[in-house]
Amino acid sequence: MKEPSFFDRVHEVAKLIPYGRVTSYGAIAKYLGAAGSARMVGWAMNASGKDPDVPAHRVVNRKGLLTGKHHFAGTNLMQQLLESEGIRVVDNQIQDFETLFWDPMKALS
DNA sequence: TGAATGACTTCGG
DNA sequence: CCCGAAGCCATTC
Repeated sequence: MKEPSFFDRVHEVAKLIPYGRVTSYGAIAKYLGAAGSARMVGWAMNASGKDPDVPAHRVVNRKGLLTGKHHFAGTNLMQQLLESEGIRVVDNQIQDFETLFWDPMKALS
């Protein structure tokens, strides 16, 4: 135990994502001051699997593509969760991603 | 300690 | 915008 910091930070930001909105790994990483560590955000998300409070399904890559859906329990679980929030997802890609995009930098600034 | 990994991002073509 | 390759940095073995 003891894994500090990064994961907790990402978890907090993920929890701050509003309903029906999504964001990218890079945006979170940048907000944490770890810009460039976008992969670590994904890694943190993997650890967030222990924290159901962390809506990892709201976190996608910069293209709005559900890259991490394979890491979810079900094959289409991630998409279902997004659609459940009113987000349109087609072929693992979020529609109107620009509109639904939630930038923690601007939102939390 | 060093090498490998990864739910990404950016650059060049 | 699509494709391929390199870079990034923290975690794990």
